[in-house]
Amino acid sequence: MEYTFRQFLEEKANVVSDQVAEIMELVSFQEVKKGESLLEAGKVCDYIFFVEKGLLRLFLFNEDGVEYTIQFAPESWFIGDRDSFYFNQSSIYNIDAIEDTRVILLAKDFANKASEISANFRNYNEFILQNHVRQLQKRISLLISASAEERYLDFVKTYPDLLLRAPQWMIASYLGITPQGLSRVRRELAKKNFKPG
Amino acid sequence: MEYTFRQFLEEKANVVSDQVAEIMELVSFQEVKKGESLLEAGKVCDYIFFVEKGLLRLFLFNEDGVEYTIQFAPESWFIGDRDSFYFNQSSIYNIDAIEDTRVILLAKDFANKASEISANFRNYNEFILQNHVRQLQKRISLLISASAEERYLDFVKTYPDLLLRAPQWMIASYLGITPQGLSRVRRELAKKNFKPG
DNA sequence: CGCGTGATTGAAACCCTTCAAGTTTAGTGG
DNA sequence: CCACTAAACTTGAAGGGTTTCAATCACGCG
Repeated sequence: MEYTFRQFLEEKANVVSDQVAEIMELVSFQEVKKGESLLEAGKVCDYIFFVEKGLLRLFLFNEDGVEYTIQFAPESWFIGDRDSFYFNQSSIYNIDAIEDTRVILLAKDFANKASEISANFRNYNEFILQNHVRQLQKRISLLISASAEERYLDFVKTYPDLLLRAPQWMIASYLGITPQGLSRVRRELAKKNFKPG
Repeated sequence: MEYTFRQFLEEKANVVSDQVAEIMELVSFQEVKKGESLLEAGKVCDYIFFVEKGLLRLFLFNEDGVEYTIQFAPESWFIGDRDSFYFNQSSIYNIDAIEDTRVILLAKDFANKASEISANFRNYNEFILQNHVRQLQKRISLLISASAEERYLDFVKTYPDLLLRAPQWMIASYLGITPQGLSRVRRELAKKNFKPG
């Protein structure tokens, strides 16, 4: 339930010890309480966030004030509005903390600097991007091809931990259905003897 | 209506002349006729394809044999199943030619080799990935928040050229609606005096 | 010309939403 | 620790957007 950025560099990205220290010099960290915000629509996203502990959520409001969840980010995940970050535009998204959360802040020049320090970091960073694309494509496939129930079942299988940590109405907004819709989907599944987790 | 990989390297990626020549040595090209296939589900995606001329389409079949279009790739676009390509797994996708198409083939080690040859290429390649993520996120936002009509209007605005080059049923499968559904959306828009293009 | 594919249209069915109410849960202050 | 309140979840009924099924029309191509 906790995964430090240092661990990430060592274990996942395979950065050697000296370089880990060097890269750690580039970053800062921040704590946010549950319900607090790391990014608000209209502002520029100055950082990509790495979640060491806690849970974040990227979402937007439509013109009617309805929220749509684009991404959840539990421990060891990156989150941020790349659109705003990369092009210095004001963001259309919000990032909120669903739990008390500790994040590492990665500024604009971080990826380049860290990539120069460690080739392994560079490779792993690119791998993460590739992986992100995979995940987004899969989600699109589901959204254009699967029913609400199928999408929920996939969510349960893919993110079983989030099921317990995120309120149901947020999960509904991630799946592209209403909270009532999700409630009904769950009732139907319960009838069919489906047990989550 | 044509954009060579060489132009891409020179004009977009800003690779200097000598290095362009070096990078061009790494690639091969292929022609596919309309209706022919560059990737079939079950096989491994050995290349990322750059479209010099023509139009490709990445799609999959569900268990009922219905097609779902994940991506179109006209001139100067990259297309491929990164999932299969990167992890050497058999692909769930197909890639077909909607028009007679000439593509550049980029093999597994291409990105690394080209990145070593040219730092500008490396940067631009990463930029493309970032951009791809942006585009996918926007599509997800639309799929979970917008009606069929809104999604179609966005498609018209974003890809006006594809409207004329891809058959309507493919566009429908990209938007996550049925061909009949799209036909009705267009009729309603026509009533409201909407003119595409 | 005739065949096949794509586009359109109508009617019925269905999935999911919306609106409105009720129930449960979680958080807060006394 | 209980009482109170707000938020989250559930449920029912009605409605809307889209699909499904089936038939028809339009068109390009052998």
